[in-house]
Amino acid sequence: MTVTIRDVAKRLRLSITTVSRALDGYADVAPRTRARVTRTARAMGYVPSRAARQLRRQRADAIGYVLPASGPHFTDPFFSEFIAGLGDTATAHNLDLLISIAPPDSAAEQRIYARWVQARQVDGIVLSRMRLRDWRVKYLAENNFPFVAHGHARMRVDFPYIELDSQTGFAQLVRHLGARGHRRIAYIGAPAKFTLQVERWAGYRQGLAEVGIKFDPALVAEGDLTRTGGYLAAQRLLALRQRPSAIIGVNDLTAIGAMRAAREVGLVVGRDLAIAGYDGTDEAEHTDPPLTTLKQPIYDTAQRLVEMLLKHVAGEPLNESHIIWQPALIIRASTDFDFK
Amino acid sequence: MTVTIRDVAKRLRLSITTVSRALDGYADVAPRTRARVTRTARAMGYVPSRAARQLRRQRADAIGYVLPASGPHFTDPFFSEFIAGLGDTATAHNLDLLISIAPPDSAAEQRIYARWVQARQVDGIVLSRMRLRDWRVKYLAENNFPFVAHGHARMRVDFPYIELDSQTGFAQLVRHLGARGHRRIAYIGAPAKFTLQVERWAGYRQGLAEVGIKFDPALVAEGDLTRTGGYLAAQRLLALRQRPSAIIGVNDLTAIGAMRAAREVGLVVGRDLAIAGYDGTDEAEHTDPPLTTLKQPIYDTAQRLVEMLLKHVAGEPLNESHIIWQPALIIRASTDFDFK
DNA sequence: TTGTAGGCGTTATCAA
DNA sequence: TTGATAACGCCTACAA
Repeated sequence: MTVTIRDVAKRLRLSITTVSRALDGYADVAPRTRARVTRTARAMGYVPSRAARQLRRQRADAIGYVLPASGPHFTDPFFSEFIAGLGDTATAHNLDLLISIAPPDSAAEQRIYARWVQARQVDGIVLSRMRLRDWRVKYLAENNFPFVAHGHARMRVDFPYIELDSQTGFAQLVRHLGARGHRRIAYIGAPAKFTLQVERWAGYRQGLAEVGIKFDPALVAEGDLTRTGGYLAAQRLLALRQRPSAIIGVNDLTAIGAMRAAREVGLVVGRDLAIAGYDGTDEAEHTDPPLTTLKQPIYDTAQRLVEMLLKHVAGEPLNESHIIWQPALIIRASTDFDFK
Repeated sequence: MTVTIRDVAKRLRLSITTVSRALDGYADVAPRTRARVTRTARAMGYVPSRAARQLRRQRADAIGYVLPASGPHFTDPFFSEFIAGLGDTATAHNLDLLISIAPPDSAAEQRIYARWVQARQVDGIVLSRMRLRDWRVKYLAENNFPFVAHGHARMRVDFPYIELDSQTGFAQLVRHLGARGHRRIAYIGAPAKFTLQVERWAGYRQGLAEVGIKFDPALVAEGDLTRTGGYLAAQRLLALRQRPSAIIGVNDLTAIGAMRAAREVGLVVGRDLAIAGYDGTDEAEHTDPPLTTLKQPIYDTAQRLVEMLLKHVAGEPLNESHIIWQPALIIRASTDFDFK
């Protein structure tokens, strides 16, 4: 069947040990021997069994990531790009990437993490879409299991993360809208348990304060980070007697859903109504009109997270364990006009 | 550290063997014993080591899927949904899903498959975005490695797949456009090595013939299945002296890019120009105007593929190994108007 | 510089 | 009904 190290050794009339060491680059192997081993192993198509190696070395050479699916039609481009970053980086380090899917805070989610941790199936885990009080953080920390996160949690546990300063970003966005003449700026958020919601919301409030707009609770709606969620929430906002002249979506998908709602009631986005989002994925560039957004470096974040995780797993110190990046405000036609 | 079967056995003063069999549901275990074992194992948080089990059983309990990334900004919603389907189904069967990323026909792609096959890291592989002559099919078949595919290849090798009858679908779409008065119907395709291109192209040609439109090579452009590819290709088409009144994109992203190009030259999609795509992801529902598309059941396809793969791995016969589904033509505002 | 041997945690075979 | 034992394929002290 498949060729094992034993087959290679037999063919060369060497011991398994020597073959193993030759391939792993140990110094105490005669150059000639090493050459023979390398050549033969390749010729025979030998690849070490991952399972055997894992068992022996007690590590998996794999990292895990659980996608926060919100249903069967899960098409957030944020995550495509995030996974691309994780996958590329994992492959570059000769690691496997294990992916599972589970709705946030579901029983399925718990089972997945438990399995990965207990069965030692992965060496470390990447978390995203953090919650303020995140059971995953507690669980992994208690089990002493290496993990890194995209965003932080509000807990006593310290862990490495990369986060975007969304608060500053959203405040900047509100200032931009204020400068363009908007006074009724609405906000479509996400469930309050998510860290991203709390921070972006804070940015929204901060921005309002900075431009001297009184906060109006009627202009706030909650979505679920999907296009449809944004669509439904925007429908309500646009049905108000005093409707907003600008809508900020907590992410691009929410904003894209809102754009659709606006069109359906006959409003021209970029003239009658301003709409902006957050994430800066490709999709936001191709909407009509192109969507103003706060762009975050998704791919780079994923890449960097994997690298941090690897160091963490190896027990090496991280020179930076709390990285904070600024999102870039990209002003496009959806808000690039003066209101009134 | 982590609790092994040995710990459980010791605690219960039983042999490892008995514990193992009790947990695996063998019949020759006293009910009382099994109860004790189950309870204690759970209480101690015992989870079998995946690596040890793999080594012993000689299977990985994992399946693999390589994402055909086309760069760092990889955000095709098709694949989000596809992965969601794979992941959910894998989890439901207590399987791991291994994901890697590589551009089609790259050296990286070859390395990934070689590693998975040789190191027996996965029990089977799901292929997608098939090519007419697909080295993966050849390689996996030669190595007797189980795989299933989304779409087929034009090769002598027989393998299980699910495919969409895109040809019929696209022909239907062209007829729809013809019925609405279009005579200059353009097509933005993908590189010819992909099976999907050849089939959708054939559907386009078939449709033209059916409605009696003479094929005009000037109305054909090639994209790369991304929004930007569609955008650039459409720019060229729309710059023609005799520009098309309708554009068909080989997939939704291509069509979405084309919509943007149309807007930039001042054309109103859904009035001056018809545009349609293929895939039927959420994104196409929220464009302006909503995009006519051929919807394929992405999630269900992924789910079914995993189930087929499992049977295949287990050596069970598949009652259907070549499944062909029809995409559904969803007519939306982007084409739902009479031209001229 | 090379080889011997033990064990990583399971499961399967065989015996008791 | 239970237990002792031998692998699965690899790595690594330690011995030669």
